[in-house]
Amino acid sequence: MALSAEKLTNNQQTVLDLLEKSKEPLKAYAILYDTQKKGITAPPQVYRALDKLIEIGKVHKIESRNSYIACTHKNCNSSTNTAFLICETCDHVSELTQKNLPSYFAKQSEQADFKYAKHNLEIYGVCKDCTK
Amino acid sequence: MALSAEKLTNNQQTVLDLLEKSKEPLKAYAILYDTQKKGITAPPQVYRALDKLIEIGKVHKIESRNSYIACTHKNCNSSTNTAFLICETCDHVSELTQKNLPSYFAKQSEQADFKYAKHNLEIYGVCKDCTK
DNA sequence: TAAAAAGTGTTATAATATAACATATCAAAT
DNA sequence: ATTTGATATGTTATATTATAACACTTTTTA
Repeated sequence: MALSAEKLTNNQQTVLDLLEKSKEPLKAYAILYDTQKKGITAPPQVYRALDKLIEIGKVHKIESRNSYIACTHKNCNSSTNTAFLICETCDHVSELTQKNLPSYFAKQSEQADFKYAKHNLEIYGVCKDCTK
Repeated sequence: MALSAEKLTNNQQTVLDLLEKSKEPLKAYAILYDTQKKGITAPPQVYRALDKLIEIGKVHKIESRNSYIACTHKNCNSSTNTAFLICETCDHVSELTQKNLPSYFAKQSEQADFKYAKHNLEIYGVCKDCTK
């Protein structure tokens, strides 16, 4: 079965639903707080669900913020290539959709005798709304 | 006074010395442990030194590993553009020296109506030594 | 040399994440 | 249909990473 079609468990679906309806990345303990009513009562339940969702590419972690965001790409099943635009003014985060980043980075890596496998890119700046 | 020429305090120098002689990135509490003899006895002392060193570009944080590494560039005085090659086999980390990454990312960002300011790139793969 | 800015030492605590374990559920393959 | 192996669950406890707060000291600069 393809990863992207994988059936989610209750906890996984609960966490994914919350992230998908959120306008912004959420922190693990915010997710915990917001899912108490759905039966998620302890940190491991959140982290396990996140681990699985990240593994199948439905969720990404913003490393520099310790926060988690639902993937905006259709049928994304990759957890290996991530690139974000993070607004320093309003904290909005969007995914940078750039098909050729992996090959670009692979080329750069090769020049340093390094075999590229995956990447995480976090770009900071000012988003469209905040430049107005 | 230029940032890169800034005079460091005792604690800052102690932490920088340790990182510079380390072959690998260090975690904050490892730094704390290794600098006890030098009078650093509590976490805030480490984090303050790191904050300053990061600010002046002498040290970078590997976000996805919560670890810190001395900058390998001569007279680096920037904390705004970082790119690392992280070996998944041996955990060795090296900085990717690529002058044109900022302009490349600025261009990519522009296409998403995003005003680029700085970036952090973490590439995972296999280093030269580990491919042998 | 006074004032402002930056750093220090210290205690306490916040925020983020995982270990461990007994039990439960699910998938698949005989 | 039933065993089996893999995966998930609920729970308690704890590990790891990082900051708040405060009184005091040192350094810089006007």
